[in-house]
Amino acid sequence: MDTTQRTEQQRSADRRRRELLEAADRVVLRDGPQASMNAIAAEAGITKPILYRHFGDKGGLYAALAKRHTDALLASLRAALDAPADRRERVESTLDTYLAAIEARPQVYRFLMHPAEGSTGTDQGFDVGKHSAPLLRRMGEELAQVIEERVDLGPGSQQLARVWGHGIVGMMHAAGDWWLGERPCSRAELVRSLADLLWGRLAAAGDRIGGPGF
Amino acid sequence: MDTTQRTEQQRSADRRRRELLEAADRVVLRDGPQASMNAIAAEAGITKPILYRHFGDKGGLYAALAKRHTDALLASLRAALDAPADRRERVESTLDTYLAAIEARPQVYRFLMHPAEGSTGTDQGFDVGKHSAPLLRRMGEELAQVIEERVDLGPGSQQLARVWGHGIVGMMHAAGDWWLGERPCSRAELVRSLADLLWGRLAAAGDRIGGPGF
DNA sequence: AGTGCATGTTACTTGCGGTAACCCAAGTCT
DNA sequence: AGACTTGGGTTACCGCAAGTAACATGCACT
Repeated sequence: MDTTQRTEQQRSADRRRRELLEAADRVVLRDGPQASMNAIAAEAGITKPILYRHFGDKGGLYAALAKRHTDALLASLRAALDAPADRRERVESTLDTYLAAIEARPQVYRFLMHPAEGSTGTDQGFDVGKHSAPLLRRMGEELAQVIEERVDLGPGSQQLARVWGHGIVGMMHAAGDWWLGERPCSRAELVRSLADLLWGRLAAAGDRIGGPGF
Repeated sequence: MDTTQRTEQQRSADRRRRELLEAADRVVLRDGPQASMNAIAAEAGITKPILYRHFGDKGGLYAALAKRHTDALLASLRAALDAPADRRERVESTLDTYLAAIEARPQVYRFLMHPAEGSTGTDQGFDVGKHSAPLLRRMGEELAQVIEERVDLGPGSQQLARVWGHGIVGMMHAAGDWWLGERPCSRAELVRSLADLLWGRLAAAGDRIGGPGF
């Protein structure tokens, strides 16, 4: 009976936790990422300390909240990645899945990716949304312009150049960020690998044994 | 004389501003992005309200601070982009310039890109550094694994796959972020453009009249 | 001298994250 | 029945950082 007792209470706590997360979700989606703990607690019909009992601190709540959406997104991406089709088709399907997800729920997306963008709230610790994005954007636009000026892309070249500009900058940024954290190889190797990617080596590579490759 | 007077004071104010920015720079690079206005003011040898007189609010200071580094980085990128060489070489040189910059001054880089990561400070408005990065990282690692499993990349395949995984995810993310904000085209078009990029269309395209293309 | 005006200061308000201390209903032991 | 733990709950508070008001001072110009 001890165990059933325990699981009973565990269940109750978990249910509560889920309720709190849903309330937090509502508030965050309504008020933006600068939603206060007070507001979230109010929406859940309770008061702050309970939130802290459940999630430790604000980061904990955030992490729990992010995990839900993140897991859902990763699941659909995996599905697209594992579909039975040739590589190009799967690449497109994966891209489309991701884009469809962020298109369908931009609020969630903004919350996950640009948490500090929230409206007029008093922000502590510098923002990212208002500043790092601009750097990336500026680089993307600049690169787009160079591409459009100097590469012959046929019809629709302007839009294509912009997509590529932002895409390439994003690639560079993400790879650089990861590389800076893990230092898995020399800079020259990284440069070469990325250039190879841009040069179509992914398209040209053969499949491994065991089905169509990514 | 009125004008000279004005420029005189203007110069003085600008000098002061620059001094303040340099102090802010030192503090931010030392204490991380959660440096308080008080700390910055103290480092500059003055007090808070002056900072507010010069920069309006914390975001203004940040913006000014970011602009300096951003402009410097963009200048070197433009140089690499305009070097006289063939396209592949310029791509590699641009990538290398960027990576060298973030490698040389990781503190600055982290400040520009992940401002909310600062140590143990009391953070308001959810963090991004601790959470959005993980999503991107998880996607990157996951994709890397799929690539490594299913694509035959020859020697060094594991590292190549990881670079590509993170790079492709970054491309998708940045392009998606930009697209979501501007909606310059349909989702299908975006998917197609990105897949084309991955398929080496950049390498295959011809130069425009007027010199070697990007 | 006296009047702007830029520059600087102290001292305050507001608002948030986080916590300590208390509260109370429900079940348990004796 | 009545004392006793225990889990969910609240009020009231602390610390700290952003941002502001009001006051002080040095210096040009008339």
